[in-house]
Amino acid sequence: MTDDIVALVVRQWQAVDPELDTGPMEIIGRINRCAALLQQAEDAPLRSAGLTRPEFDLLGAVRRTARELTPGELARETFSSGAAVTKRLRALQERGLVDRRGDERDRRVAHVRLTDEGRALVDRLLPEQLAYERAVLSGLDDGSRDELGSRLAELLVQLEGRIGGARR
Amino acid sequence: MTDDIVALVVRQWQAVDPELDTGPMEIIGRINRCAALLQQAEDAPLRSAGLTRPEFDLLGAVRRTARELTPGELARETFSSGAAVTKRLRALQERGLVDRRGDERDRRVAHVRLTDEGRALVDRLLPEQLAYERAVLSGLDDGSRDELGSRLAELLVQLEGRIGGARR
DNA sequence: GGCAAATCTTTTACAGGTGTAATACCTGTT
DNA sequence: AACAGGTATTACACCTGTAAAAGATTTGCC
Repeated sequence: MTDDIVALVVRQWQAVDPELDTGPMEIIGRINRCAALLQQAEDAPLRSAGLTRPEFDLLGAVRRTARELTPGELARETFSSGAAVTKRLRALQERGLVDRRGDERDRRVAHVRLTDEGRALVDRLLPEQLAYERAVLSGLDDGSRDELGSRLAELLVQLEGRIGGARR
Repeated sequence: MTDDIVALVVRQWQAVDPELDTGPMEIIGRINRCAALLQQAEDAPLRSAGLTRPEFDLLGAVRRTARELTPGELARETFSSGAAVTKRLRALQERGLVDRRGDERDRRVAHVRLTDEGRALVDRLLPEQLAYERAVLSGLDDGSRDELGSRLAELLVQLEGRIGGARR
């Protein structure tokens, strides 16, 4: 059983100050490292399609939702600012992947939907992306994967309640 | 037992296409969401000290390491580009928190160390930061925390081998 | 009913951070 | 002495968030 980076980092801190309660690092440090490593790896299939991950997240959010979404909903769904969503939408619209339609009742809001081309792109890319992710996770056996998923869900529920505030 | 966001997202995808193997999302999606939520929350104590998280990570890496580090090592340690490290070092040096010293044997490399002020700042901030993180994690009982930490370590070892390539 | 204030949604302006690629410099090798 | 490889920095383009602005709707009050 070999140590991961975080275990090493924790030992370094303990050497600096044995009084330090490094417990949270074992969770939060590892989540951050995993996310950083995954982000580097996981974007490979996307780049070949000329998309960034935030762009793909946006397209995916529209694809998996039954009704059309507004820019504000997309911002909340993808954890980004409204301004970032506006810029991404313009870029995606110029590429013919999404379409904006104004609401006729309330002329402040817009509704975003995928073009046929946009939907086709997502439907082609997502299985590819999932296969890639499955390969990355193949080092864990089924039991570990399930256990990890469950514990992460538990944490995520806590974080959403504590931090995320209002959803939906 | 309430569902987390990812469980909802997975159900949405299943409704779009029941053939889709959404397994990887249960892990990777959750890690990304947790990381995003944590990043929003976790930086509060840092901002009050006028530091960003990447800056704090850099200071922490220097603090916890016995010997001095070079900019290149810091880039690898903090998952950022060399250019970003150069800029951060200049900003931190202007604030009197770090010090650069050239190697006398090999004049390409520089060695970075903390000033007394920099070390004092890290030593004051880190316990604060850890207390904050402990509060964020307080919703999980000890058993879940340990289990989650272990599983994340297992995953991280896999990812380091598979993606990270050369460490140390 | 009608007008103004408050609120909401989206977009624009601007400042700041990051990465890629080019540059400058150094070392060791042939 | 030239060259290949390595290290740090600079130049530049891009993306992001905060804050301000523009446009539209609802609310409150007379």
